[in-house]
Amino acid sequence: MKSRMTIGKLAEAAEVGVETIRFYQRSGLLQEPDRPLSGYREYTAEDARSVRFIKRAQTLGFSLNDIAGLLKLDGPQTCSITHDLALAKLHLVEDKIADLESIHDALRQMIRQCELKQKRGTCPIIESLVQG
Amino acid sequence: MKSRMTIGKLAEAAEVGVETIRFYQRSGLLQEPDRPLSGYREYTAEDARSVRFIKRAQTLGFSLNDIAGLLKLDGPQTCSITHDLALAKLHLVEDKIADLESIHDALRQMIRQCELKQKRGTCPIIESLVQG
DNA sequence: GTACTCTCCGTACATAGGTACGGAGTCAAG
DNA sequence: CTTGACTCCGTACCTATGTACGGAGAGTAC
Repeated sequence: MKSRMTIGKLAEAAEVGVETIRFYQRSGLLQEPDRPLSGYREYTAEDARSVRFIKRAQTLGFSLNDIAGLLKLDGPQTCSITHDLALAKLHLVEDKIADLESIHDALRQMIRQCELKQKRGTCPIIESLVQG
Repeated sequence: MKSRMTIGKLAEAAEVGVETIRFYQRSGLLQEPDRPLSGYREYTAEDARSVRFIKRAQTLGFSLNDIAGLLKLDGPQTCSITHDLALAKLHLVEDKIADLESIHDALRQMIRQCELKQKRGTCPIIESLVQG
């Protein structure tokens, strides 16, 4: 019961555009599927799983390049490789959160100043950006 | 005591590349400065302040487009405009932090599973990405 | 068999924010 | 005066991740 499908169906199943599938294919993220009659690509449920894998890994901050690496993994070392990669991503995410939090604080402070000082003259936000 | 400088000095003072200054100029972020003798641009300390303004606003998440808007502001409404823009950025930053935190949790959980289950077989990270 | 949809392909375009190139002119030091 | 560093300009290129286009062929519904 291999449900085979055309590129449009796969795209729909994985909630991406047809062009995205073709793009992943060009980029080597997806195997070129069989092309039986007519030259139309014929995908399997496995391909749909691959595309979902890609999209899910993307939401976790993995680039397509990272993902290409993950997809090639196989064998006993897989786990330690993915573990390290995930850990590296974790650190990136933590750094990014810290950055955003300091941005957040700076913005909130600027906004507060702006709200307090409802006086004439220069805007405190502009001021603080100029002098920062 | 207007310390005038060439593009190279300005770039150095603002810690950006020469090409970046030219790029900002092309993009309308920076006024075209005087070009006295020889056609060499002659910048002032004011220009250096502008470039620092741009870089600082960038670190707070403003795009060059936003910044172009900020730089054109002048007059009594300035403060309310910048206030609203900063508030909008604040919300974007908050959303982004929330996203990253859920990514963070997902990654940490995957990593933990990977560390616990030091058994043979498929890697739990790969597994969870496939099925996620 | 006609109409409509889908797929094929290669290529160009999009975003944001720069970076790089190459040949020519200019400036400052010695 | 020569040498080396700096600047000029327009244009092309870069990363990452897709999107869009357009003409031709294939599949499908009625």
